[in-house]
Amino acid sequence: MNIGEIARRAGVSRSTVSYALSGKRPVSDDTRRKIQHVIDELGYRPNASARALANGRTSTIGLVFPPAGPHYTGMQLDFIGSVVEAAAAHDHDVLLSPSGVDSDRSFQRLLGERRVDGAILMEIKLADDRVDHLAGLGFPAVTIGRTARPEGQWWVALDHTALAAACVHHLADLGHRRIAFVNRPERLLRSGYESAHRGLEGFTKAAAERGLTVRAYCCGDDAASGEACVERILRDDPATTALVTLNEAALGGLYRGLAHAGRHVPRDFSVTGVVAARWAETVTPPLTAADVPAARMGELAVDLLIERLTDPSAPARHHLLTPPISLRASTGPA
Amino acid sequence: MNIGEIARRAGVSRSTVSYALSGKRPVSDDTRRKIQHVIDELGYRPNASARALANGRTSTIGLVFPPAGPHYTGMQLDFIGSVVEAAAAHDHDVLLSPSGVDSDRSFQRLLGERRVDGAILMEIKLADDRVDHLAGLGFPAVTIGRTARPEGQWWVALDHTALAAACVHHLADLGHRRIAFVNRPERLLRSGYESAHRGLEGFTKAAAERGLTVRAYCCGDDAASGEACVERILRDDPATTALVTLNEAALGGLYRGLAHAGRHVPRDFSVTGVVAARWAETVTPPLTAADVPAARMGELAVDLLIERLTDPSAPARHHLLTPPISLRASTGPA
DNA sequence: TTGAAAGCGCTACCAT
DNA sequence: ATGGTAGCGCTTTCAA
Repeated sequence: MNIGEIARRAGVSRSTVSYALSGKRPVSDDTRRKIQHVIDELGYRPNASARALANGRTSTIGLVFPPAGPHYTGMQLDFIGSVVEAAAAHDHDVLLSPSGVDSDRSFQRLLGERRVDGAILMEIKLADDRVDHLAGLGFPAVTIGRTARPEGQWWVALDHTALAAACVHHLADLGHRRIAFVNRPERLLRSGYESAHRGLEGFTKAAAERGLTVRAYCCGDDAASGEACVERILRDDPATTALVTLNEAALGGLYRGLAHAGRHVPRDFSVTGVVAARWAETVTPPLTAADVPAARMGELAVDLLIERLTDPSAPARHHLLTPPISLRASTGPA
Repeated sequence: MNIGEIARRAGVSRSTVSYALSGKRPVSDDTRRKIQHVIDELGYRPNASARALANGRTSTIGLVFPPAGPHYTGMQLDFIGSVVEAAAAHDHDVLLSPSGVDSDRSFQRLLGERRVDGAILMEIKLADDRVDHLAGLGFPAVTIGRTARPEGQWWVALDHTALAAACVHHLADLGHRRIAFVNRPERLLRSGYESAHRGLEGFTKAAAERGLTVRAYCCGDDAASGEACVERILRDDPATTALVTLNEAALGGLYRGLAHAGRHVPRDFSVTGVVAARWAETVTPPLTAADVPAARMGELAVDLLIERLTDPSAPARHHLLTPPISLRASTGPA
């Protein structure tokens, strides 16, 4: 069944049906009713491909979320969920692409074949070839995270530098002098992963300001790595009394490592970092942390993209978020 | 730039370019080379909408994943990730739909507007109107999970009945006589959510066989609810020595509740259940559990769907999985 | 207020 | 081995 069939049954032309549907031209009440009646009766819905071909818009946005490693993190799940829901609120669908670099087939399909009107990119690197590629094309994109030079781009990001620094100050205020930093895996840091870099930078700078003794570690995105990382930390400097982490997936392992080493949190050892609230609350004691507002960020990203799609000449906008540290129970006096 | 442009520059007809691309008709090596050269030079990619309109296939599959509540669970993330990757391996894209019922706008768009060739449904209920709707339409779909009467349908599912029973037998073998069952939220159980029902059923039957004293609880999908649930369990029957859970998101809270009550796992209390391996390993001590092979299931679902799309007359197939219990460290003698 | 018809870019049938 | 062309189902301009 197609628009011609509807037109025939309603005794009008195809264009009239089209206009009745889009409202882009006045249609008499009588005609509209007749058409609507036929449509309801037959359960007609216009074919998306035909529509996209004719008017050049797919009403679909691409969500590019490369695997950060063997698995995905909980934060990514929150982003995906919120993006999909926010897009649905704007009557847009979301096409997923697991592309990590701009040469990925899936990435090429998305753009080259015009499957989407715009894209949201996750897992941004300071130097990101996907972002450069899209910017070069003038393709509407919004990133969750920002590159080294985000000027003139559309993005929503966390101020990882400030967040990591806030964690350091929180611990320093409590009297901690020897602190470790547990970063994401080395592979990510080396490939220029934004949060890993800016987080480390903020940590290092703040620690220097406060005159603290610090060590930074990379840690795999899983519990076993977290446990191993704590062992290393305590071996390298048994006098360490606190750690700051960005590594949500390793959190459970970090706690386990501390327990095995006989360090009670928060009595003997404080733990804090940048983690989504729902994960911070699954550990015991609950983690004092800067809560990543993942759901809100996904929503903001969609809103920005829709704005950009609606008005292609709109000037670039962005949101830099700095959520406060939520005091829970994992930090205490040194 | 379009196929006509390529044809013109290569000095051939549009159909020849089309056939050179699809390989559905022999093209002389010489012609093919000329065409390929122009394509490479211009970076041409055929427009997906036009192609879909002409041949009736979108090369896109829909993934319907309703939020199980305010948030998504980690298992869902694993499903999504593996589905997207498996689909990419078949050169298919994945369109996400957050629909819980067949009247959702997003669900209607997916099907009615023919945005996808087929669909994979998650979060199945024993009586699922989305599944019935699709079956009625003869629309190619594969479910992750199975309805009350899955005969003649395409699906991949866990044998929750057997899995919950295995947990009970494991505990009974260790000498536990008073066991609690921690299910998903009541809302899900009441709406006929498959795993909640079949899991409860398997638990109940096995407990009866072994003559155990049991109580079943519903529990919200978050740590706070898990903690509260344990309190209730120990209040209702302080002699309880073990629990079985399907609730991955509450796991951390369950552990915390036990710790607060002064019960040491596994010395004073055993915990087991059905949980994806990576979550089972984040708690301390690591959870002895039937590991949900989420990644494998997503892959199987895509393979089934592609098979069904390739050969519409293929007879319905399915995979019922019963992963073994992985012995970790959360269970011990009563 | 409505209709006719020319595309949108590609596929596949019918020719040659 | 290749070309011509009629659709696929919709939108939108041009006319009335």
